[in-house]
Amino acid sequence: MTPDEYVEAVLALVERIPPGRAMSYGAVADALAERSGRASPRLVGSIMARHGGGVPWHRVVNAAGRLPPGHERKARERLLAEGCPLRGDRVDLAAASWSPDEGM
DNA sequence: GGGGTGACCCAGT
DNA sequence: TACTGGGCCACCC
Repeated sequence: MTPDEYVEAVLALVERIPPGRAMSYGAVADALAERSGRASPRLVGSIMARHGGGVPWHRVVNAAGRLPPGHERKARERLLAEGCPLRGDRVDLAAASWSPDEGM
């Protein structure tokens, strides 16, 4: 799997995240690890930072439920509009957590 | 090729 | 709850 394909896989998975749900970078990396073989939360983070435009990036947060730096306000509004469980300025991953298996 | 950096994660304090 | 240290891997200078 080439880095380019890995990027595509990450974006494709993020697109699959249903409204009102969310995934952590680590969860995305872990889910893709089975297909790509290599996975690092930091890779997913950098990929989202560079190629995140065009996908619901606000549904991807870090393990603590923190929103992406510089877009916290925007992400919170969008998540709120989708009915995603929020706890203050953080996503309640306990309730919003989603895995690819659920969506198929 | 070497070194620093980052939309991260986990465990310990 | 917040901060620190170690590990991680691709990207940029």
